Amino acid sequence: MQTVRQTVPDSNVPALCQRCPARHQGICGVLDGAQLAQLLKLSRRVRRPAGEELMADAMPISTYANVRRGVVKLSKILEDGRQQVVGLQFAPDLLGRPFATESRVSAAAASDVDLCLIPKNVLETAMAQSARLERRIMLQALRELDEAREWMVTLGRKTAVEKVASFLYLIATHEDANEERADFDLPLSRADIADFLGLTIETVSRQLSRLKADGVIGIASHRRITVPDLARLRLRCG
Amino acid sequence: MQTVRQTVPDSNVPALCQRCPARHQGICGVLDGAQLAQLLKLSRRVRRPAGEELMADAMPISTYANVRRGVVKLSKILEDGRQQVVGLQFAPDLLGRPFATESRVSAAAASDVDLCLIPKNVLETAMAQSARLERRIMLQALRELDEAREWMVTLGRKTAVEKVASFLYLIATHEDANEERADFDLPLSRADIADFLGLTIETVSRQLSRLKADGVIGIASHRRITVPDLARLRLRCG
DNA sequence: CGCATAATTGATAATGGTCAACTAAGGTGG
DNA sequence: CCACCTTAGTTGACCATTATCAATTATGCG
Repeated sequence: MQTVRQTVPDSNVPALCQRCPARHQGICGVLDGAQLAQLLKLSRRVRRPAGEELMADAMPISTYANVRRGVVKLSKILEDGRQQVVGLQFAPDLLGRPFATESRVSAAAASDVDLCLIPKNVLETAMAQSARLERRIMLQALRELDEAREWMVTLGRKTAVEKVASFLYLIATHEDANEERADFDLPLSRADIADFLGLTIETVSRQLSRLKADGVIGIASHRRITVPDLARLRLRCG
Repeated sequence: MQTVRQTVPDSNVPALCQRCPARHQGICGVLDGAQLAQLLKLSRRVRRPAGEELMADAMPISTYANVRRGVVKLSKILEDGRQQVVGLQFAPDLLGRPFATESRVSAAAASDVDLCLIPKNVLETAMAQSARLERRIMLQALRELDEAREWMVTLGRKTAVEKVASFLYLIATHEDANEERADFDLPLSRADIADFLGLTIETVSRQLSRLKADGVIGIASHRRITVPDLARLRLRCG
């Protein structure tokens, strides 16, 4: 028996894809060189600055977008302006709504982001041809469902400090591979964090100060956070 | 051109399925008589009383269950016992986690329920053979994701009255087909409603009393609710 | 009919929100 | 390169909403 490769060989893989951080994960991880080359030709790489709206609620969707770098926030607003962030997408997540003609959320760049825009019909054709791809996209939707439900617990049952600790833990484990300690830039402003946690910016700020006073985190600058002991932060998540 | 039928003809459909309220919806709606007969033979109809645990968190899953009647609540608990209901399943929803070996939530009968238990491998074989079925199951997962996100807005950004009104509106539109008025039994106890809304039972009770005092709802008995004007209830949802 | 449980109501406390003043930080032009 | 200016974030004082604790009242079942 031959050694089994982890992923499809890179021989025919386009150079751009080889350098892409999302290459071996997400939807690209299940495609071979020829399929990637095909998709690459029909898609478009773009950079969007933090804050830019990517997809409006209730707007027709004509493209999917693969997140290559940065963080995208998905949010919903009530008529009177109250806003709730309902999800965060990191590389290599796929942005867009399979089998729907319109979005039920609005998407905006939380940090500066690099995207790979794939026209709706192109990706859907690829899905029809590759069961692995369709399966992968379905698995992402199921993972997003798990994450949404996990977050419902945070929103419904946790205190303000626990909410902030949970958010920091989420980002720390996403941005920094280290198991014990972490040191990272927050991809969201205080206002976005507040909208994600169902709090006000003042409360977010106070709880960050509290965690800092307790020695659970360090705040190097407004955006820069250090976590000397992830297990201790974990304990504050409720 | 011939008249197009809404669903597959009933000629070969098993009698039990013909009488099933979920017959033309959910996963059964995409199966023909032969497929239904096959699934029927390999599945088992059971009745479970309100309160009974159906599936524990982090337990291996060996069966799916189609909800035929009643309401199932999906919930998560924190170590210290705080609980959050993260989803409600009505007929003809499918209960279970596609492509996962263990559940991330626990499921319990909120009201008395009738279920159709389908062994995991049986349904997964059927999915592999019917793209329509796989598609249908994926669509349900996407709908559940939408519902979860919708509820995140309620949990994170709505006031106590708005939460209670939103819950009543959800149930009213599910249990009663009427467009203007509704009259229904609550499938959940006050404790379950509180766990769904991220409130205490006392607050739920107070807000129900408030809505009653405002004439938005009538409370015939603890479980029986009347809504003279759904549009007015809708206004209270924030 | 009585009992056990579920729900309501009231009094009080705590958590987080609001409004306002102040401070840090990052970007631009002199 | 630094000073200024704008914006984002922090902190404080006070208030509102919801939680907590306790007592009372329905309701549905045996």
